Parts: sequence; C-alpha cells; structure tokens
Amino acid sequence: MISQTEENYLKALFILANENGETGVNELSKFLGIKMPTVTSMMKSLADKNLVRYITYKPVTLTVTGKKEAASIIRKHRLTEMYLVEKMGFGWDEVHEIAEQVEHVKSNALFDKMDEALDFPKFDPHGAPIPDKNGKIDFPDQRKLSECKVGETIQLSGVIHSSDAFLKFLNSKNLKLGTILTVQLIEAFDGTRELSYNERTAEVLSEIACEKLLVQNLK
Amino acid sequence: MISQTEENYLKALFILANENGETGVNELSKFLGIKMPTVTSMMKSLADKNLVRYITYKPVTLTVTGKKEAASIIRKHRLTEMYLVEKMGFGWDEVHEIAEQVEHVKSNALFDKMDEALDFPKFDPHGAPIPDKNGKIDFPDQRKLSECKVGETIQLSGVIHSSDAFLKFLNSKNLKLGTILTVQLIEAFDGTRELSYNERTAEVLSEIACEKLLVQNLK
DNA sequence: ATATAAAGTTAGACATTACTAACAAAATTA
DNA sequence: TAATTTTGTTAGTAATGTCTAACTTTATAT
Repeated sequence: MISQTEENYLKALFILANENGETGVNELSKFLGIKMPTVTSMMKSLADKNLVRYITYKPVTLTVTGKKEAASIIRKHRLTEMYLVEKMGFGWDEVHEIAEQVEHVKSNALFDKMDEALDFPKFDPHGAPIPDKNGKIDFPDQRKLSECKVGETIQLSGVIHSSDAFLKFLNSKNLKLGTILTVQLIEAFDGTRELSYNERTAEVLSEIACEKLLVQNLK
Repeated sequence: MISQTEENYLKALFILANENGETGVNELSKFLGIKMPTVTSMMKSLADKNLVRYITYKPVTLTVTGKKEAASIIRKHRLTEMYLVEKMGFGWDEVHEIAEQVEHVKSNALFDKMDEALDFPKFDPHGAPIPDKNGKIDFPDQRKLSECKVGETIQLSGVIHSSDAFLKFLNSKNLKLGTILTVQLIEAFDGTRELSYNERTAEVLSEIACEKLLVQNLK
C-alpha cells in the first residue's frame, strides 16, 4: 500500500523527469517544499519498495512500477479537474487544490465513472494530457509561446506551472485554451510580447508569462 | 487544523452518542477498530483541542465545536453518497467506501456544489439525514421494523449500520427506500418476520435484518 | 460484600514523515 | 588546479498515531 505522501513524491518525480527520466534530490525538494534530508530518506524508502532507482549522489529515476503508479495518480488528478470544470461548474482557476486531494481516493470505479461521463477526455482544463488506464500519455506537439517568432499565428493549447492567480490573470485578459494568437512584437531588452487575438490588437505579456503558455500550430 | 484521523474519531463520537451525548472508550474502540489505549490518548489530545470533554474513567462527550466539526464531516459523507448515486450512477451498495475518503476533502465549495446539484437533499441514499451547513439535522420520525407489530403497514425509510453485503441482499429482495410493507407474521421463538410488499406476499426477514431497517408511518 | 469481569489507563515501543545541524561529494568558477 | 558554491548525506530529534503488556478502576454477579 502506497501512502498519500509517497504518492506525492511519485507524482513529482513523474512531472519533473527530464529527457533521461532523471530528477535531482534538490529539484524534488524545492518542488515539494520539503527539506532535502527528508527527500533523501524517502528516496531510500521508495527504492526499498521498488518504486524508484536510487544511488547516493545520483539523480533519481522511477521504476516501471513507480511510473505506472505516478501515471495513475496524475490520471486521477486530471480527470478530477476536468470533471469539476465540465460537470460541476467550477472555473479552471478553482480546481487544482480540490483535485490535489481527490487524486488520492482509492477507487478505480470513481475515476472510471468520471472518465465515462466526460466521454474519455484526452486533456484536462489546462491542456495537460490525461494518461489512459494503462498509464500511457498522448503528448501533443506543443511549444512555449516564448519560443515563437514575430509574425507567427498559433493556438493556445496549454498552461503549465500555473498558479490560480495566473489563471485568473488569463481570465482577465480573456485568454482561453483554443484562442488564436499572433505574435506582433518582441521587445529585445526584456522579452515582453505584444499579441493580437480576437478583437484585441496589442495585449502585452511578460516573457515569464509567455513561458507558461503552450501553443500548437493551426490545423 | 483537524487531521483525517481526528475527523474519524469525531464522526464516530457523533454517531455513537447516546441520549446524553455520551460514548464509552470501549465502544469507540470497537467501532473504529482501534485499540483502547490509542483511543484514550486521542481523547486527551482532542480534549486539549477543545473538541471533546474527557475525564478519566468517564464517558466522552463532544463539545459544541466538536459537534459542529463532526456534523460537517457527516454532511460531506452523506452529500457525497447522494451525489455518487444520483449524479454518477453508483448503486447504494457501492458508495460508502468512496464517501469515507471524499468526506475528508477540505473544500466547502465542492460540497456546496454537490448540495446544489442535488437540490439540497434532506437524506442520503440510505435514508440518513444530511446535516445542513450549520450542522443542524432534521431527524425524521422513524422506528425500527423490528419494533412494528403484526398487521402494521409502514414505509421503508432508512437502513442503519448497513454493510454493502446487506444492501446487496436488500437489492436481491427488491427492497428499496419507499417500499410499503405489511408485517404479516412474527415468529415468537426467533423473531423472524414475514412481510408482504409489492406483489410479494411472504418474504421472510430475520430479526437482525429487521433491526437494521427503519420505517415511517404512511402519510 | 467480596470475587470476578469489564472497562479504562499508564508506560514504553515502533513506524512514518517531518525537521535542523553538521559533514561530504560533486560541480563550478576563478 | 585550487577555492568556492551547490548538491546531497548522515545523525539526531520530534509529532502523530498506532501497538502490547501491565496495572487500576468501575461494574456485575454470586
């Protein structure tokens, strides 16, 4: 039996995994807001349970079992977010904290019912892909808005590392997933972008904001 | 901040409270499946937090604060059960375990949304009353089927201390809340009841089963 | 009214999950 | 390459919530 605490570590490892699937202890510590010695000892304990591979002074990787568990928790989280938005009338800026708790509920039936009621959605309300029952994720072909060049016209398809405050900010700018944007101008000295979308012709977004926005090419 | 564990103790105290609102440590221990010394020490800790009144060797009572907290958890549990049955297509025999977990979610908004979607229900799928936001419970005028006399015609209005197995058994007998029953016969030697309802003329229920069924007079 | 049974408490141990302080290894920079 | 910074580990402590063993108080029954 995996505890809620352990589930949170596995989820973090899944989310933070770089190209090699590795995550440093320091990175994990900062992400979870838990001090490094605690993380180290948890890594030992998860390694004993065969959920991660851990060698002292080396980055941590999830085992196949660990990865499956992590994907299952992320699936529960994202299905919950989608259910709250689509079926219960919550805003996309209100669902993270609730999903953070509901994701730990031990009942496949509950999440399968959500999945079905939502007609098996592929993405959550923030554009993040929802793993299927086998833990498989269908990653869309996305890049950051901050990487787009002047003149490009693309579609907003995801928001990453989003605080509720940032989502409320997007609401206030009338930016939603699906909005079609054109990059009008990039300020050389601070990376500020000027964008046009809908009837808006010169909305200004900071570079930091643009790094949190994912876009797709138009189809 | 009250932990999940503490919430479970408060809920149990609320449910087990007798006419004086008292509960013995032993009773609590058996109900929760937790050994008595653990219960004793938890009672001390809850008393320090002003959630219960505890004097050694005396039964425990909830304080006003404790009672309010307990009612809030029970409200969450029963709203969740009702939501799962009415909005998600679960059977009344499938929802207890899920609600047992969801009841600990810290989000008034979630339960208020359920309440609204269900149009502010007064009872859960097992006929138990749902406390309102202020912790007030509207107890209906119910008695046990085991207390009814031969010839009485009443309406099934609640199921108490019900295991999932017992609920499945009721399903198999086609007994639901609202079913109108007539007590045809009570066996003197073992308390077995013969009941008629719908087209069924002589369904036999044990005394133990009849003690778990609550009924109301017809209106 | 005393013996026995039931209920309740105390003391001490243990697992989990967190922390701080001190130290060690690895990476970076001068 | 040597010094410094960053990253990571070890050791020791603490809170929470559980347990068993031993003991005490209260209730029950003969």
